[in-house]
Amino acid sequence: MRPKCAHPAHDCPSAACETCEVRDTATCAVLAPDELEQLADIRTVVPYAKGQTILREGERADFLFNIRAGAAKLYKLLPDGRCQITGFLFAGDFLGLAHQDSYAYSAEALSTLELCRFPRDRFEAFAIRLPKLEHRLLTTAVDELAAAQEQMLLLGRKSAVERLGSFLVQLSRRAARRGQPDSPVEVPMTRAEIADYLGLTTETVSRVITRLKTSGVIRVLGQHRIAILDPRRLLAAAEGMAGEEGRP
Amino acid sequence: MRPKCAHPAHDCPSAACETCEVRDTATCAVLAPDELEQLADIRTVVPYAKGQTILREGERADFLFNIRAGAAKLYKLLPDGRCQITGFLFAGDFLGLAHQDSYAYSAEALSTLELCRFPRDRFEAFAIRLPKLEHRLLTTAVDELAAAQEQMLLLGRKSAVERLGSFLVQLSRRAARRGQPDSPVEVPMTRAEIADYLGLTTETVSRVITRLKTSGVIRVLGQHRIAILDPRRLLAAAEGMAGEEGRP
DNA sequence: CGGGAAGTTGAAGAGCGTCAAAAGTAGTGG
DNA sequence: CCACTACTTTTGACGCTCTTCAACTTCCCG
Repeated sequence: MRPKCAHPAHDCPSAACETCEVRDTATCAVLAPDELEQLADIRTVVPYAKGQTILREGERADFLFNIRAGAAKLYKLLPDGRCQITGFLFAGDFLGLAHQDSYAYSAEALSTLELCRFPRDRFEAFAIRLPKLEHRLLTTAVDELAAAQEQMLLLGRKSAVERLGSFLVQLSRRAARRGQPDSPVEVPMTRAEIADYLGLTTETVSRVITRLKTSGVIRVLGQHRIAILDPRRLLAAAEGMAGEEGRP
Repeated sequence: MRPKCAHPAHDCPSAACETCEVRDTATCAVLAPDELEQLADIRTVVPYAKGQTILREGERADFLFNIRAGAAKLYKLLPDGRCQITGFLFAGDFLGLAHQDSYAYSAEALSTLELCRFPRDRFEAFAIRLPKLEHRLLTTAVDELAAAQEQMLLLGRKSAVERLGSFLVQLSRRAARRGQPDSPVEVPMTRAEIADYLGLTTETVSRVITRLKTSGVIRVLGQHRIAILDPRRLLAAAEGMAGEEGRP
């Protein structure tokens, strides 16, 4: 008799909330130990392979998710295939807030992923009894809203160099907030995904990276790692102040 | 002895919540009459003139607002003056959700405006005792998030014609939801503001409107009213399916 | 080690921005 | 009520940034 599921995630010690890596940063951080235990009862830990689709835009929103480990992308498509990535999610991020019972976007695993999955009806029933959980979700939604508005500024008004600059600064800051180094920054997405996030093409992304590299602002360490050599100039480039830095 | 404030808004009958035009559509809709009365106690009705600034990005977020009547724009600026409008608000819309104690955007009156203003600390104290209010705010925030993602798709991946098409469809739908006609649609913003919303220039907006007019999709009735003659083709233009409609 | 995906680089072109000027609109005060 | 002014909108000519298309190189995984 062998176990039903070969993956270590299902109800094995590593899946326990108490030892979860994102216990103190994810939404669950607001819950007391006993509440956490109740939440764990309605949860399933689900593994996803790189490239696998987690949810699809327009689909009935039956589940909510929390990322335990790995990275994911959220995106929307036009009928002819044009793609806009609306966000990247990392460990601790919440996923699946629905607009009128349907998901507003599709989501896909960028790397091997481990998710906590909650049936929406049961999660919502749980949340209604815990105002602090809803409050936390509100805070999260507002933060995402602020990020979305920043991204609108980027997509509507920034040049290609400014977009790449902003993107690298953002990656660096988020890594730091997750306790990782802020300089050789991990870039788990492909050039095409960066392009779809920044409203550019793969070619332009590649050209701009080359330019930043040549001008000594960054160093490219393999396809998925970038070292930020001159954070000051990178930040200046991000906000459209190229050549205006220096004078105090 | 004359009244302290000449404007009819302050504590006069027209400012009463029971008779408020947005009583059933705004956030307050979830409140029972007695709760509404409590909320009214911490509220001030404030008039704004067209063009007046309501709040500024980065400022301490001391107030929350609800639009009783009129329209407003939310926007972000780059250091060199480039502007991205992140949203337009109309009667019933909520305004002022803060990211880390500061406003994430600036807001300005598009037309003569009447707002309900709440001190944030008192409003939040009130909200904590009323989970259904927080739940409603969460719903609102999620809806705005979905709208923001749609706008990212527009800014990152749509052509000028598609942007204008989407914009007009959106205006039309929102007007209908507020109980106004969906065809001669009111456009309270200037061409420059439309441009700053769609990531274009005034000139491009003007040219595209001319093109839609010439092709018989819309008719321009003065600067601030547009009739939608062919909703089907407008919708097709909005989603990048120009010339693909027809075959069933 | 080989094949396919991902990334880079080049040349040409389209779409939108910029600059400039004219036409239309609205608000103001005589 | 009308003329004056200032702003908004429209239209045209031109240029630049980014896209498109294509070829080539590098990286990765079986």
